[in-house]
Amino acid sequence: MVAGVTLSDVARHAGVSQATASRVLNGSARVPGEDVANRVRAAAAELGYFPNAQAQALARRTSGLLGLVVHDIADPYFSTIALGVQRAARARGMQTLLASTERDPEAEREAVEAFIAHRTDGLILVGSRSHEFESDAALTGALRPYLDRGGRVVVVGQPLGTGGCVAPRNAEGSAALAGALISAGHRRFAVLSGPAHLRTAVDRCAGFTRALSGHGFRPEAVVAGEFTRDGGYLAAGDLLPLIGVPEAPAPLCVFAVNDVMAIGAIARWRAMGLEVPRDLSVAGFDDIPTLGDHSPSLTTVRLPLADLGDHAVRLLFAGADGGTVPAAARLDVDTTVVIRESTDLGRWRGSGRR
Amino acid sequence: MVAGVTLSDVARHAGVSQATASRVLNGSARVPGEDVANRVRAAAAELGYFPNAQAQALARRTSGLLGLVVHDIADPYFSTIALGVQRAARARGMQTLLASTERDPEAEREAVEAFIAHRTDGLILVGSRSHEFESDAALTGALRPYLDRGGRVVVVGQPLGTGGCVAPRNAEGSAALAGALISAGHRRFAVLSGPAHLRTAVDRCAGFTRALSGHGFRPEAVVAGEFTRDGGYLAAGDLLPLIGVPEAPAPLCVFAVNDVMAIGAIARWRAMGLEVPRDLSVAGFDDIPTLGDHSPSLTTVRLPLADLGDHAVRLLFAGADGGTVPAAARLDVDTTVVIRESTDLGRWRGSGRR
DNA sequence: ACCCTGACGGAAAGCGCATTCCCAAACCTA
DNA sequence: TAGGTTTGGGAATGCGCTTTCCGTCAGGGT
Repeated sequence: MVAGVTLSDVARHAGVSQATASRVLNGSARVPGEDVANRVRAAAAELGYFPNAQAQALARRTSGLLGLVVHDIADPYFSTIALGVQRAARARGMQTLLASTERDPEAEREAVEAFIAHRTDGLILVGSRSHEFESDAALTGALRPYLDRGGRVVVVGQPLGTGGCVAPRNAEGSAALAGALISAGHRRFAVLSGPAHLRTAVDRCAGFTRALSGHGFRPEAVVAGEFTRDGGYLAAGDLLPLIGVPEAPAPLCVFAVNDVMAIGAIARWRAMGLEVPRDLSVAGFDDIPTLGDHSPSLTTVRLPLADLGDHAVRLLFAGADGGTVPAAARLDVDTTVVIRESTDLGRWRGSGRR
Repeated sequence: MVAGVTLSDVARHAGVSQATASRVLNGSARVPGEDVANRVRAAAAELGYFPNAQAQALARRTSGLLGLVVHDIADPYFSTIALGVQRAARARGMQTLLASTERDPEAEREAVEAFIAHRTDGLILVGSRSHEFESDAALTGALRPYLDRGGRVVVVGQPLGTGGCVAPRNAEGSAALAGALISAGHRRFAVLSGPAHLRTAVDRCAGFTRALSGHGFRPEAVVAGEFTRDGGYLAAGDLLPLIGVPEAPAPLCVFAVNDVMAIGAIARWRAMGLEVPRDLSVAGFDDIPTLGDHSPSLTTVRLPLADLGDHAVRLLFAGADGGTVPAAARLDVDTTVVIRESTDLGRWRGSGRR
């Protein structure tokens, strides 16, 4: 920290009491007379006074801090949500404390504890919850006392058993995608899924598969990879045998449970001479910003990412600022299927010609 | 903020003084006896004690906070740097305060002031400085007292006239790119530049142009756009007349001063039926993560983005932790030219055939 | 038996600010 | 003019913690 001019310095310099200086320099309920106020403001400006937010937090019992925990800030999914959160926080005059856990549950817990220690007014956890018992249990354990004391928590992903939740309709979105693909004429499917413990990956995979079976189809394969670009790249290899099936009635259509995996998979296939959608179709999930500029442009399920962040902040403080009724602890977010080039059957060259 | 169990609660519960509890719960120089320490730790665990970081900051005169100001956290350039910063901060046990200014100098100044108020131990400003006098002057004005009191500031981009600086060798990188392109056989050039007030844009443009003239070439056009994907998309239109020149000896090679602009430009051209590198060549700058998976893969000048963040943190605290000699206030970062498909002359279809 | 030295706990003074009281002066009503 | 009511400012307390300063007690040397 950096020592600074204190409020009492300003007060002395302005020839008033500290209380008065305090009242002038931050819209207190009691506003001193105009002349005195001006003297104080002048003194503050002259001395280069900056209030000490730590001391204010201590005295006010409010830090004005918002904790944001993401799995990987360099991933466009998270950084776009972070943009929304940061924007909403700034609109409320709050500062954002960021932690990127690099997908380590342990790091996530540590970040949460650090943020609790910093007495953040609210905590937003972004990223799929896990099915692994320990990790979420440790998290809720750390969160419990925080919540009991009036702390606010919102998770973007799946509910944590506590706190609010902004929940994308993953299963519904995947199902809608499956329906759209079938309508478009697709007949052969595979799923590039994520880690089995990630609920987002599981939900999307299950939604897709269930919708498929509702139409009498089933995926020819479900392979799992890391939830990242590299995970998609690696797992894509397992699907190779399914791609060039002779006399197939339709190309293989691969649903990658998120966009970055889809991009990785396409890269892998391209490296092996396969082109999308010439040789197979690919669809993703999220609609991260750059996706439309990708070549081929990627069919996906759009999530309003920046809005997600905004919603999370809104939900966090629902009922806190004059709102009479605390809003629902859960906000389900609708998705939109976006059909693009990567599933264009018209550009399939047909397995027969291979 | 959220009220919590206080240290004195713990002390009372453990039957010791507050001083002792404090000494136990955070590696003080003086370590109490083992039995007492255990009593205190047990009490803390039982009560669910979390230290109040605000109060600690006040008493210790160190907040353990690192301020990070970026232009746009959703831009992969910034989010990747943010990853590096965040990682380095965590390694030092510090928390990261994030502000995304949405490229508004006013917002940048406000963020800096807020961070100063929060008594961050260090401040990292990422993003090109401006040639516009007012904005940087306002910033240095706010920074001056902070620095005078021992505050630390590092800018990633160009020096701010104060504080440290991690400076990518923009001009050199662009020049190297120009040289490589000429060696590869390129003969016709244009520059998709950024806003005239952004020093990064200007430096890259100038470095490229200067190197070109060193080889007897000059850009056929220099058009400016916003420093974003959309900026590239829009500005790309101005280059259309230059692309299909009949009987040209070589395709037009467009240097976009950053990758996201290049991506936007390619999208624009593709929308008009033009393909890269079939109809023209494109090169960017930065080597943002997804670039290799883009189609065509994009020739660019690689900047070690995550390392930039790491360097910034290191520079920030150089000499502060046992290091005897404060390191240089400036760290120049080398770049690497990466040639990929987007400038592949072999895939040019030739202007004659248009 | 004595003094000196360390080791160990506790009391208390802040860190910089918000805020509750309290007091004096000014204002109003009758 | 007297009483009551605002109004504007200051003194002082406390937010939760660190840290200096003291006091006490045990141990060791002579």
